[in-house]
Amino acid sequence: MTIYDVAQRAGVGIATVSRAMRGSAPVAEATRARVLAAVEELGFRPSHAGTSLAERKHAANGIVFPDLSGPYYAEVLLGYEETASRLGRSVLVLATHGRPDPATAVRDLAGRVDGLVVLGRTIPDHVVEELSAFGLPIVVVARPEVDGADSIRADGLDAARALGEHLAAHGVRRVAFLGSPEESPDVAERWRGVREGLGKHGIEPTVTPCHFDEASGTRVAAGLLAVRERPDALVCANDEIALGAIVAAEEIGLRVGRDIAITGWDDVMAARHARPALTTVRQPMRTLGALAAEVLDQRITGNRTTPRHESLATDLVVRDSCGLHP
Amino acid sequence: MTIYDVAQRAGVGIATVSRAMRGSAPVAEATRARVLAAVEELGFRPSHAGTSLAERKHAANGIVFPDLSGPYYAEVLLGYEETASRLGRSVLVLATHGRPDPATAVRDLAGRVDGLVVLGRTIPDHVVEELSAFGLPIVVVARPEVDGADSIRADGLDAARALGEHLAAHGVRRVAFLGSPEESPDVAERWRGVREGLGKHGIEPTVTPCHFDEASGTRVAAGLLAVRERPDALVCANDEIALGAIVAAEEIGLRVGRDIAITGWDDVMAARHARPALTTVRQPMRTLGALAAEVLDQRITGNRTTPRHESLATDLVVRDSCGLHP
DNA sequence: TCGTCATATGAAAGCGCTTCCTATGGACAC
DNA sequence: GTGTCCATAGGAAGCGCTTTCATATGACGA
Repeated sequence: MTIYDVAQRAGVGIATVSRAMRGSAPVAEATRARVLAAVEELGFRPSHAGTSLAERKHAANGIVFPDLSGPYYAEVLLGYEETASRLGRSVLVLATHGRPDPATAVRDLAGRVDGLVVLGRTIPDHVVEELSAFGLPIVVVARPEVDGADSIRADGLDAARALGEHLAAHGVRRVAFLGSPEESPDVAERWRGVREGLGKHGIEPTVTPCHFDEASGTRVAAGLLAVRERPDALVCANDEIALGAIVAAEEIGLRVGRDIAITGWDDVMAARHARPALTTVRQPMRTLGALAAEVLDQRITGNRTTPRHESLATDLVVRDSCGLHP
Repeated sequence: MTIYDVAQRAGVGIATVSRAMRGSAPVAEATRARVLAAVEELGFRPSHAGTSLAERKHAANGIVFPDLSGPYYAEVLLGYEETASRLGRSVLVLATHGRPDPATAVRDLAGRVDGLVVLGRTIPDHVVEELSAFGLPIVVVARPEVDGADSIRADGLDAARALGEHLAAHGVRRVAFLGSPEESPDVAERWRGVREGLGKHGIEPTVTPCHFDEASGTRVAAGLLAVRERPDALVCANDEIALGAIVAAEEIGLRVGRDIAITGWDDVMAARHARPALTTVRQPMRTLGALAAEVLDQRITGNRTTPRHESLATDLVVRDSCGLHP
């Protein structure tokens, strides 16, 4: 079932079939009708490989995640897919987590797309630069700007400062930050903002490295709370850590929101259903994905050649876990 | 940067380059070394379109979701992507939700993959059959078997019966089921199992249609609870409805787990963090995705021609929202 | 020493499409 | 009636690769 079959059936040449189907050049009305009828009868669908070879483009773009578990990435993907497909592009996903050689996997993916969205914590910058230098349009999301690539991020600094100040207003004194600033620029930003916010009120928080999952949150929090002069506030780098920390706190009989304040980051679904509901920072995840798709498309279609760097605002969402509110 | 450049650089023909790179035919050791060196120096990566045109396959498969929001699908995708890429296949995702013409989108996707996983509530059976009849390997997930396609599902009947009996043991009398059995075979199965389980104890539940989201859960539950002889148990078709229902119940001062039992389905992350924690049914979502990838691969590689239909067990997870336990 | 055969390699066809270039025929002006 | 031009459509090249088929080279046995 190829374009030749259609041409034969309609009694025309393949060039005419192509023109009739894509409207790339004028075709007599009668001929077009004949061709389209043949297409319909035969149920012809152009081979994608053929088209993409001839056009030298893929009509697809890729998105590279660290992993797909957790609500954060799913939302980004959702926004991305929605917009990308509205723009007529298929979406290839790649999760680097647990992969022996992420860089190769991404290079491989690069060979089948017209552009790539790369999220933080997936592949090193030099791979992004290499691909970008090769002429592949790239948008990085939630990671620092890279030469030659566009970037989209959620700015957490303001919200982090606000969070620090809010906690100070609650009267906390010993604040522990759970997360690894040196491993992620995003976390570094949150840590910095929180420290600044608290600093205004003379509070100097400590930082304890922690992985981005619930179990780590529980473990690290348990360690912090076991000491004599335990913290009265745990600021966690994401919601999953915070939810884990709540478990640890309740384990030793602390009432979260009274005896101890615990905050997260991301506003995942579980955050508002937890009791006490989790004070956190809402990121516009869907928008992040949608914007990435849009920015990438501009670059692919050549509508824009100057780099674009977007920063989206985040919102502090105050709930009960940071202290009871009237 | 094509195979011709490499051939020229290595002083060989393009056929030799191809053979050296893919090992499809013997190449003298010295020649191979020369070719690989040229590949390395030039940073050559074979064009995917060219390869896939020549080989007449894509080394990619697709997965079709209703939408990607919510934790359920993200987990399925995770398992799928992991396994598919281990099997050397790229993954194309498509979300049909909110799309004017899902069938066309899926047909389109079908043209760029070697096989397709189709989840429930995306496209009608006849489209699946049509694609399958065209020779495209298809695996349906969480939807009834379709002629010519393999299928993977989670069997909810046993767990639903167990849930019904468990609720009866709690002494509930008026049970309302929130969900639309006629719209989804999965929901129909849950409804049937719950009714059977309760029926053994002489309880006849009612059913109220409800969409699969939190807001609908709140709205429908609010309606049900507003009447005089209100239900003392709400069995929800998924966790999001249940979490919404909890909100509605608390809104009017009911203590969930005491005054009223509420249960969900899926065991999403928020389920265990809700207070009271949600009694629900755990589905092996990741395994579902992984198994789908495997079954699809068998069919694509031709390792199996007989249809395969798998049903995975689900587990009742009893927590506090269905009644306080000792 | 010569013929035979295995082995390594290149030329070329073909995968299905797009598009440039060229040819044809009819409409129109003169 | 003839020449010109435009609209339409076909032929063919080319996209980058795999693989078949044919050929060259050298090893080996007779």
